Amino acid sequence: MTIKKKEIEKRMQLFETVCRDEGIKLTHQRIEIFREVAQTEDHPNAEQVFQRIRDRIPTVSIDTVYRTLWLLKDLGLIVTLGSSRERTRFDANLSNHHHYVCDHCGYTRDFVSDDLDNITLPDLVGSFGEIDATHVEVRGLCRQCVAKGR
Amino acid sequence: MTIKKKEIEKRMQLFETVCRDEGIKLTHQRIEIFREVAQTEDHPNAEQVFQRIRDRIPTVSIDTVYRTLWLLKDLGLIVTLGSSRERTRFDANLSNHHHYVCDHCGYTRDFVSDDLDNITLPDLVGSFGEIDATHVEVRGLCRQCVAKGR
DNA sequence: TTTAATGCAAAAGATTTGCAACATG
DNA sequence: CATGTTGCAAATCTTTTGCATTAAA
Repeated sequence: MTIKKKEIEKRMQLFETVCRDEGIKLTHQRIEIFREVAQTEDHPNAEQVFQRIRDRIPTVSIDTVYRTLWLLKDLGLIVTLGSSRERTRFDANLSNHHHYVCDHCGYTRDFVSDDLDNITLPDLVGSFGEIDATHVEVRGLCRQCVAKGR
Repeated sequence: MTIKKKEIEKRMQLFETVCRDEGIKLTHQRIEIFREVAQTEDHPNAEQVFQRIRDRIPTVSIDTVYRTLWLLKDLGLIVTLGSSRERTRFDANLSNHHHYVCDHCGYTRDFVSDDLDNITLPDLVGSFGEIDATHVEVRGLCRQCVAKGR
């Protein structure tokens, strides 16, 4: 399952709009970094984003990738998921969705669920602070790791 | 809300039983590292565990803390939660529970919910691999951060 | 007494920062 | 043209590793 061209364009649109509204310059680097996260489903970490955009921008540096990814997160254009021993991964899918994460290799996949989207949280949670997002993380060993007998 | 003495003892019991069963030596360091995670609700990271046990074991080293925490995780005695830009946090609460995490400062609190415990996951998820745990992570700005105007 | 675990020191890995050069609006 | 952004190099912070010493069973 891949992301449809239409969806990628929509994400790029949103990115440009938000940047303009916030007075953030649309640099070559930022565009390619966002595009890289927006066009894949595999939730890359900073290093992976860096490697993947190098053929498009050979002189890009890893610190720009970090700066940009956190900027995009602050702007609400991407979300992060941290899977224990793994490095932080980035995701441009902003619609209601949840994650399956392999405990061993970090393999990560999205899934959607109406049931989950409609759950009511206990009142106690509201007393902790504001609630921006609720998402379910399912952990286990992915098929590949099971096959390898991990 | 603090953890009851009874509950801490129960966790220490389990820890000792599992170690004995697995032929893992019950060293002074391991006992104090596990106790530290077992007796608090605030999900400390490795550095925090290290600092907190230093008054009990002044010569303990940070690498032993790391080695021990991952060992405890492999043994299934603690679980980890990774909150984006924050370092990995550890939790000795093994019963069904979920987390509220502050997006800004990493403040983390547990909550329970029968509704959440009883949700059915889409079949698709089973096709990704084995399912060991399902937990909900609620993100937002905690009250303290809201008050500070972050 | 045997074997596993620790502490130390050093290495490795990941992320951030200061600053001069550069590109965008 | 003014200002924000980048790339570089270096610093910093976090985590892991090899190995001789020590402690648990």
